[in-house]
Amino acid sequence: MNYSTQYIAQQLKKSRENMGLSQRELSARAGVPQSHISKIESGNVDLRLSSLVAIARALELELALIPRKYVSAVNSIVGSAGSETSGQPPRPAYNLDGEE
Amino acid sequence: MNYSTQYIAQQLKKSRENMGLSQRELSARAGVPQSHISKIESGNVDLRLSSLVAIARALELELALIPRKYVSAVNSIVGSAGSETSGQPPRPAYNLDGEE
DNA sequence: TTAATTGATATGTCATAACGCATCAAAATG
DNA sequence: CATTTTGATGCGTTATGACATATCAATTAA
Repeated sequence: MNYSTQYIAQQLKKSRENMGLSQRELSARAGVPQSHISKIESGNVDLRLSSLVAIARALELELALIPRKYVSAVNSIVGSAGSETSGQPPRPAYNLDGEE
Repeated sequence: MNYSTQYIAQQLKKSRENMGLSQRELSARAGVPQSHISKIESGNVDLRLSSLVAIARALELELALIPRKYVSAVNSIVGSAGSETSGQPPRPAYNLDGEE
């Protein structure tokens, strides 16, 4: 599994955790078995686009193809946040980020 | 095939065309058979992440997961451009867009 | 301590992506 | 016109994603 794909997997995991969801909860929302989510997050599965999109949507994420030259600009917008859109419990919140 | 995936397929096709590449040329760059690229662009294949990334890279595109709330901001940056990064021939250029 | 939750793994089945290779009609090029 | 290029299809094979289901160790309540 190459870099980009590994990275995507990491992002999914981080987003899920930031939303305070368990793999089983995400499983229910995305319609993808928990066992599969586990494999995906651990990065040893070359998942299909449909699965990626299903999981992303459940995490309030959109998949996008960004022209290389705009990547840094996009990053500066999205910033380090990993979508804390709607936590279930209020959740700590002190993102004194060392992460991401 | 759902909306998002269809849309991704369209983006890949547009980007390829904007770069003035034939499916066979892209095939060579991305290491994906032309026959498969054709299927992908026509949107009737649920391609794997590795394939998507390989093709995207060959088109100078990066795959990204954008938090919903930043999507419009990102769109306003990326704009309607489909990566005209480096055309082989100068190529028309008059994007008096009705497209995209 | 006991009971629930969580993430990771295993097995077996099925669907299908991905491959190589070949072909073909239409469009572009000479 | 003849030739080349292009995108789309088809076929047989192989690899593997995705599924259901179950289990298990470790963590986190109760």
